[in-house]
Amino acid sequence: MEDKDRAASDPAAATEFAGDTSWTLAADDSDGAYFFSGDRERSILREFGWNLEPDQPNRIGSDDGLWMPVHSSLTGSIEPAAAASSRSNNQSVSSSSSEDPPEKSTVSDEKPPEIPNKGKKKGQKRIRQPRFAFMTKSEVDHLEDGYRWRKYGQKAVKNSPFPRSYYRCTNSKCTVKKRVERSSEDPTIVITTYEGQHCHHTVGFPRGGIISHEAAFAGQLAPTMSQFYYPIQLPRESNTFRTISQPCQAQDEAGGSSAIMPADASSQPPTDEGLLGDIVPPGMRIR
DNA sequence: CGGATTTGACCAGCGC
DNA sequence: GCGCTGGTCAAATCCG
Repeated sequence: MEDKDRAASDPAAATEFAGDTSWTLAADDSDGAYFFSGDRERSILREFGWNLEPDQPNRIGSDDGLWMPVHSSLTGSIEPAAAASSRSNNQSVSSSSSEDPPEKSTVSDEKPPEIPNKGKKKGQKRIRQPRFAFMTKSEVDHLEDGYRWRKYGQKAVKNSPFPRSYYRCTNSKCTVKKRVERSSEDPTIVITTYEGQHCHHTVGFPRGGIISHEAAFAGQLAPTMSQFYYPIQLPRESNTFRTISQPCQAQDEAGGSSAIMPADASSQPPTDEGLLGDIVPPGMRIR
């Protein structure tokens, strides 16, 4: 914990915390690295629709052998007002110099972030949604996380031989995006950055209730930060995915604005708990 | 044939 | 102001 706090404010410490690999978290430290800890990380993950059972035993590995402990680091980057409010005390987490500009709170008051999808038409400001990143040791780039993603771009990354891939959720009403890239330092490490929160249920795995890897991951990381558990890629079984998603109620009822980031985050200091309501994809439950 | 991926182009933000 | 870089779009292509 101390390490994490230290790491949060000190990139060098972050590197240290990461274990033997030397992370610089270049991918997101422009946003400020955020390290989960205790209740906080649960709350944050909950913001992304990952419901964590507070009393989850700190166990590694389900019976399915999905989990393996590795020494690596979890990094998060999050920079919404929500996170800012929750870390007000110490975490000067070099937050978001560039993003979430203060003006936004005054300007966008009545303009809920339109689907950032169409994002880049002239004059439109990009709206950053809360996001976090984590590292996964994996051979495969695209880890199965229970959701379906459509790749919409790929870019070469500066100082990295590996390209960065951009995905968005295939659910038309879901604005969640994720970036996947490999660490230039350790090609076996995949850095996944999520942005936004799913407003629908995950796609289930077969065998009734096997959770998504990342949800499981979230559940695993909540109790302890001393280790980082990465998901082992299950062999993809064709036709075994079953969609159980539901309409984006929260989103729809909110007048089409995103349920992912509270539109009034600036005007109404959100609590860790209530930030997103209780949008909890059932598939996310740790059994 | 429909959906997913690839890839070049475009745009915005940021630093110098 | 300019160049660099990240992020997104959209047409072309691929694949089941």
